[in-house]
Parts: sequence; structure tokens; C-alpha cells
Amino acid sequence: MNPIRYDAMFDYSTDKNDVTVRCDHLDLRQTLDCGQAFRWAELPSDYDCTFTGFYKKKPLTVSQDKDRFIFHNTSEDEFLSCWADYFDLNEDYAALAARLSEDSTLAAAVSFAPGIRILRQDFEECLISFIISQNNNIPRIKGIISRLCELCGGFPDISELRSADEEFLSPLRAGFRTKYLLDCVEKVSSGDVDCSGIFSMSVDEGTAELKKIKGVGEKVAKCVLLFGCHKLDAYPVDVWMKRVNERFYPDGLPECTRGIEGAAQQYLFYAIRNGAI
DNA sequence: TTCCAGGCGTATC
DNA sequence: GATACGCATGGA
Repeated sequence: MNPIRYDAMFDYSTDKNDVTVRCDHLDLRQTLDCGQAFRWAELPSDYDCTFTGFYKKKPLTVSQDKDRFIFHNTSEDEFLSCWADYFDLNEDYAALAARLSEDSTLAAAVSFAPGIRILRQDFEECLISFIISQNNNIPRIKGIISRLCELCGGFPDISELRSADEEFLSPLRAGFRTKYLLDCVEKVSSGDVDCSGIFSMSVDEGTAELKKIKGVGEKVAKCVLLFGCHKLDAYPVDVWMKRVNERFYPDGLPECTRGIEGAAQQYLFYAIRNGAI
């Protein structure tokens, strides 16, 4: 074992096959099963928990033992260049949680699930996934995405779907969302929607750009900006967050959420869905 | 059987 | 701008 100090936020060490990380404010169950990502599955294990999933087409199995995380069959280079970023390990979640906890409702939500992080997911995967998510439930969203990956040999880039039509996508059983997916492929492939430009846009500008796609409205756009562009000031409001807003924030969000509304949203979303607020 | 799910497009006023 | 309704599918 060869311990290396990487920076203030986490330590890691490597051995022959694995990278072991010590880090706070990360819980795999809370982060991977809080409705932001749909391609992670928990495996039976001797650790506290083990999950397997993907970033793009790159697979990972990762285990948690309290504040230790074992990235199985992962090289140091792969960990640093991919997974440390994906799990947002360089962000100061202690400071984030402290700020949000100035509000009493958020304090309860953060304390209920202090290990939630906002993953840095792939933009195109988020776009497709959250188009599928509309008027749908999480188990079924996972099913449709899983069938898409089966059909395409991994989660497809949008460019790989250029020749797709309704018949090709019929095994997904995505219902009325199929035509939205096709419109997304069309507008992204043609450049009508400027995906790479969205990263440097404001949330309002990015929302307007994404709403050019049929099937993308306010909520889906905000999810894509938050989870696919890591714009923490994007605040998606679905049926659950509507309840949160009506019950706790009828006059708007508290000042402590300014600029990090999306992070606040994720703690609140998880808390209300699990009956903690 | 009916209701609901990380909504949105369309019609109508 | 606001409100009402339909929409594919499947689990509760």
C-alpha cells in the first residue's frame, strides 16, 4: 500500500488492482440511489455496500466501508482522470452542507442524508435519461435505460442513434417518449441545439436552448443542467419538489441556497421521498 | 379498477 | 399567462 496525499478533500492509496479512497460526505447508497443516476445497481457484498455501474461505457464496481471506498480493478490514472471527478471528490461538501443547514428544513434534509453528492455525469446520458424520466417512475426509468443499453451495446452517444427510428427503439417500451428521443437525436445531431455551448451558458439560457427539443420542458432542462453540466444553481421542480416548495418555501427559497439551489434540491428531494421531512 | 410516476405538448380561453 | 387534458407503460 502506497498512501498519497492528493489534496484537502480526500486521500487515496493504490495496490495491484484497486484504488482505496478515504473521504467524508459520501455515501454510495444515498448518492447512487437518490434519483440523479439510473445505471447503478447494488450487489450483495461483505462491505457496507457495493455498487456496479458506468460512466459512459466505462464500467466500475465500487464498495463502501464507512468512510473508505474501494474502486475495484481500477488504475490510479483511471481513478484520477475519471472517477474522482465523477464522484465530485474535489468539492468541499462540508462547507456546502454547513451553508445549507442555516435553514432548518434543509438542516433536517442534510442530516438525514449527509452522504449525497451531485455526480458529474455525462451530458448526453443525462439528456436522454431525463427525457425518459417524464411522467414516469424511477424503477421503470431504469428499465427503459437498461433496455436502451442492451440494444446499443452500452449507453449510446447521441451520434450513434442518428439512424434510429420508432421501430428500432420499440424494444425500449418507452411509450410516447420515443418520439421525444428521436427529436432530441435530430436536433442535437444537426446542431440545432448547441450542446457544447450550453456549458458556458447561464441556467436561463441553457434552459431555453434545451427546450428547443420536444419533450424537454422546465424540469427536464434543469435536471440536465444540474446533473449533466454540474450547474448547481439549476433547481428542478418535479411533483415532489412542488410539495416541498408549497409546504416549506411558499415565499421562495432561503438565502443560504443562493447559487447552490440544485444541491439543496437533491437533499430535499431525497428527504421528502423517504418521509424525513 | 383506478391511481400514480423526477412532465410536456397542445388546445382553449 | 393560466388551466385542462391526453399521453404509453407498468406497479401498487
